[in-house]
Amino acid sequence: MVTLAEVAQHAGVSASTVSYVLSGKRSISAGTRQRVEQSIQELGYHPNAGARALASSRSNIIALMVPLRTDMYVPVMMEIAIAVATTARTHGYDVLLLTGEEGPDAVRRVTGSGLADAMILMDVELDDERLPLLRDTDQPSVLIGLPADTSGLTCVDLDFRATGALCVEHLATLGHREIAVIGEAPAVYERHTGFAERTLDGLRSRARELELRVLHRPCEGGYDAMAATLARIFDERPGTSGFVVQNESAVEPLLALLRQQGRAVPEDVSVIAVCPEQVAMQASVRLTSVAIPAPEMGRRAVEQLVAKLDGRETEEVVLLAPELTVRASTGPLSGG
Amino acid sequence: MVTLAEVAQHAGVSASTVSYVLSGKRSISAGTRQRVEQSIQELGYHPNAGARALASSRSNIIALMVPLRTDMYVPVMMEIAIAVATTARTHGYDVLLLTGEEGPDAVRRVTGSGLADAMILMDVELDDERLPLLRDTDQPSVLIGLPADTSGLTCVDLDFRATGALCVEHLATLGHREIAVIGEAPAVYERHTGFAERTLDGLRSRARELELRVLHRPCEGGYDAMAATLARIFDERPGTSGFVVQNESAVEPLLALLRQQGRAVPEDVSVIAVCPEQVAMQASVRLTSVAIPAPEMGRRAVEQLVAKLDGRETEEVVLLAPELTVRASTGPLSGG
DNA sequence: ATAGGTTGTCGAAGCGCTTCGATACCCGCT
DNA sequence: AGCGGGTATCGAAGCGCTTCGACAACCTAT
Repeated sequence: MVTLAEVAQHAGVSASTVSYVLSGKRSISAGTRQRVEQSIQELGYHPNAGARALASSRSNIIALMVPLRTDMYVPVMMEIAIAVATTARTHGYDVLLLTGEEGPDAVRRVTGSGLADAMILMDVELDDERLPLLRDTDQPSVLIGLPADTSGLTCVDLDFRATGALCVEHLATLGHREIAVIGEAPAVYERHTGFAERTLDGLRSRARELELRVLHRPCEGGYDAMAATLARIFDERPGTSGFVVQNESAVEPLLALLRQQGRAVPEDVSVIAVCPEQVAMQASVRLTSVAIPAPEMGRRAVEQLVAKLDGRETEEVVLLAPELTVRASTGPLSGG
Repeated sequence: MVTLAEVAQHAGVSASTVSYVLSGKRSISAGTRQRVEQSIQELGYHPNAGARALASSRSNIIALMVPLRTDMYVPVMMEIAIAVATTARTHGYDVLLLTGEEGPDAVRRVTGSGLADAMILMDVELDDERLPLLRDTDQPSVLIGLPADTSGLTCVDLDFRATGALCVEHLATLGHREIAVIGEAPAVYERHTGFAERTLDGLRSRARELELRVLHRPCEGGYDAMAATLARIFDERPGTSGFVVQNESAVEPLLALLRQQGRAVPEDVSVIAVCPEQVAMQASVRLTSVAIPAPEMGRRAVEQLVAKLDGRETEEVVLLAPELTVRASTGPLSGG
């Protein structure tokens, strides 16, 4: 293993000079810099992470806490995680992967041990038990998702309220008056994950303004659950002609069932999904959708975090504007 | 920030004693141990990770390198990653998340800097450019997936060859004589990812023994690609009655298309998928499938790695036995 | 010429921990 | 009484790096 001292000796300078070449924190003459860089190359030197962390109290690591559960849309999580890792690298940080399993203890452990300089939390509940800890420590953190009280926190999320509103508006424009919302699994609502409720809020309040009727049904993923849910919906509101789906694993079952029941999409009923682009485009009907911009969310979270680590001021809440893409699953209400 | 020295002072012992209490590397009297532990509690002490790493040359971190691409089945990746993180924690390790983006450089960086004690690589290609580096260094590593040459490496994977054979056997038992294989996207084969080829191998050789005909078609995910592929298959082999699908994003399109063409599953055609349990159970037809045991793979990988780190001997290749679960998508060939 | 300011480099201290003798003590033997 | 052999604890060195203050060398501006 090559050390700083060996590089210094090889280049004929002192250790501190090498350190300053590496960090750029003091000016170094062109000649010296070059010799040092040359030595680093030749010896294949890599600074020792532990020593660096100890001396500088900076680990250059960002902790990312992902949920352990898989009842929510997994690819979104993965995309966010990958975007976080990628973006972090461009800022010189590595990413430590924590699962939600340890809960608040993980926050204590990481904060206390200096394992990471900062952390990003995913799948934040409205009244998350980790939040008090985050407010207490001076270790920077960013949430992906919105808790009930964002004071003293930095959050990044899609503007789900606007997302809900956008869906309603689109359906309203097409002439639909009765809308059904296929939501996430009941567990997601019970857990008080904010995004599902916020979407619903936005949906409902815009619907009220536009005088549409909204029926909301949480739904487990899969074919059977969807079949039962759909039956109940048409039973209760036979006039339903628009669907908003916020549950990836209900999309394909819904389409199959509608087809099976002889309801054509988009001639008879329109369907809008809130899902990643890929899902919308790979479905058996190209779906009109509001995209969940997972990579963007991961990227922004890291950027906020790096800004904080650099001592820059940041906004408290970053809400990404939803974008609706019209594809083949929505159309004007025929007949009336 | 609380340090070891402060704990020592509080407990009235020397720093080294506290260290030994923590590590258990020397015997400590019950009384002293108790006092120290008490002090640790009261002060809320957490050992500093950097200092520990520096002094012991052990970071207690395992690096996990996930592929950057998303052309393969993402939930499997995520499940593996989560299983790795969870299992690692039970052994006292944390997980550093690396993306494939940096390629071999990431291996050098991590190895050189002592950031991690060991690494796990996912999505290994048959002739992966990272392998020479791994063989060179004495840092332990485990691959999830099999390269062409496994000498000097430790690998964990599903026995895809046996998986292929198992699928053929099941279909043969049911009387099917012409089988079509819907494979991964062409890019996956071009990249020489081993698992796809191994499945095919197992499939073909068992088919030869049992005198079945096999037609293999790689397939991009999605509806359109599947439609084109399916048309070609029936064009070429009208008698095809059994399908093996190894491409999660082709499953639902395939089922939809068969339905649409008036081919009943499993009465007219049988379908077996190689996919995670959840996908098999949530599909519009409950799928007979060979499970991809993602969590098990992650767990085993970590266990192998920890064994190596502890200086224990390990097998070179761990192949998990495939398990076929019969559900509603396969049945005896009717008519003949 | 000299005071004052830059610029480039060095030496040393110290980050918080682990670990290796060394030491002190107690026990049971002879 | 004296000795070998545990057991429990301590002190000090050192892991590889960053960073601060010091200092020499040089450049202006008086």
